[in-house]
Amino acid sequence: MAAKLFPLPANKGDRARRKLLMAALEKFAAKGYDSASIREIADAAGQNVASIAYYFGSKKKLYIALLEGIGGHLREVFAASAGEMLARLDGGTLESAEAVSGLQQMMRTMIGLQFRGGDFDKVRQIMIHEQTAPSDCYPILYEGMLRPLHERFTRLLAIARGEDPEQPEVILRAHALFGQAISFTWARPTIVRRLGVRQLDDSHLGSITALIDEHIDLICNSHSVSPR
Amino acid sequence: MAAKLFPLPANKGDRARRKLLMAALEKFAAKGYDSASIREIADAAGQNVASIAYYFGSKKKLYIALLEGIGGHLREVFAASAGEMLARLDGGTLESAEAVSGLQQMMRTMIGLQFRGGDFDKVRQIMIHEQTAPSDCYPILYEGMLRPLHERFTRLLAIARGEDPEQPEVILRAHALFGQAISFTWARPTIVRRLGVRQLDDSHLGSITALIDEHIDLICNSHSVSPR
DNA sequence: AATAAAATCAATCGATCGTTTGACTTTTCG
DNA sequence: CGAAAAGTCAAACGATCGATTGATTTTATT
Repeated sequence: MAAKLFPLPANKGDRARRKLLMAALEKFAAKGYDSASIREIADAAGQNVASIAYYFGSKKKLYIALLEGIGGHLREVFAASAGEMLARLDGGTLESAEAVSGLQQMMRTMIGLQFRGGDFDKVRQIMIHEQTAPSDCYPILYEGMLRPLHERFTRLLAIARGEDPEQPEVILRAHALFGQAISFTWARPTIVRRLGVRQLDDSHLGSITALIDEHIDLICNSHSVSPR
Repeated sequence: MAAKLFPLPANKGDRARRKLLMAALEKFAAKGYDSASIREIADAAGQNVASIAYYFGSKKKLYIALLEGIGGHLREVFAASAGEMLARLDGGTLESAEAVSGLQQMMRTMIGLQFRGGDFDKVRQIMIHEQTAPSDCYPILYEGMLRPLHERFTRLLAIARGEDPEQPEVILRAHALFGQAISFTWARPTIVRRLGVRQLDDSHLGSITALIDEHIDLICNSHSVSPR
């Protein structure tokens, strides 16, 4: 289930390819595409500078290969976490109450991703870089990852509130709800300082999950009822 | 009220300083600190490369001067938009119902900032860059701008829900609510594509404001009441 | 073992980076 | 007016960038 970001290959050349991809993930995440040099990437991979041109053709093509690997990997994670629910959603056999818990499930998966360590730290950084300063490679992430997720979330929200998933208002609301979860990643320096901690831990994860669940519940189950 | 980001100076030297700051705002926003070169900044300002060292000492110090100017300017904007409410909040004479509309007011100000064109586009980009890939200059923005705003918002939320503004759960909830508004800036490429539009317009602003108002209302007025 | 293919490497290319220098022009002020 | 101060500018510095070359070593195949 928990597949590696890039599987361990047998041949020697593919092993060097993988080492370069992992080093590129680390360096691009830490400093962004422009500021990460192919020399430090090659050094971190234990390879020569020329190996990048040899295996990928150019720095840009190495980056593209990395983005495609990330997209495929994250799709797998979501399929493993909420696969059968999303399948029923795509099949059209999902009722309102199920949609609400589906929204909460997707939110929990997203929040959980933000608390995974290791390579996920770097994957998040890369995605943030591409969101906030999109390169011409952004469509790779959008089409391969962001759009499928966003559309599904919007459809769940539409079912939960009895609305039309094509309406701009519904899409905007879905985006705002998403923003709640993502804010703990993209503005992590700020929330960490505000809490006065060194880093977020499992107790924070629990609090965030609980409050997001509560928000989803209120927004889906109490709307169009005059607030008392 | 609507003060310029950097006031127009009289002397010749200060005018060159301002031209450099405005050009730096544009270039740092567009490409980030590392990728923006002092040559293109000087060119855009109609100045020589050496003028940056002459007026600011170095590229880094130019950036610091820019961040300080941004922080001061945004504080003015918020003071002009919600000054008396925030003053009453700081004075401690704010009741629950007022706190709810205060939250909505702050949210509307933040959302509105995201729809202002001109230099605000660039200010947002700079702040996003510093949030997602903090440089050693990040504390300038945090202490001078983010923390005062975040603390006030948290205190409003605590009053509105009858909670303790020091509790981590309250700080985390305030952050999540903030995230709803900011998501339209930091993930703008995604929401624009999802809507299938070229850019967000006033009708989107209206929809976003309405739905955020609704969320604030639900979260502050319907909580701890068993959902129907 | 011999040959071809794949992989690795040091060295180098032209371009651009931030910074510095020193001469030059403009402004300021007694 | 004339000297000092402030501002401007082209040129050059060493460093680093992405990319390329051509030789060398390692692996795979017959």
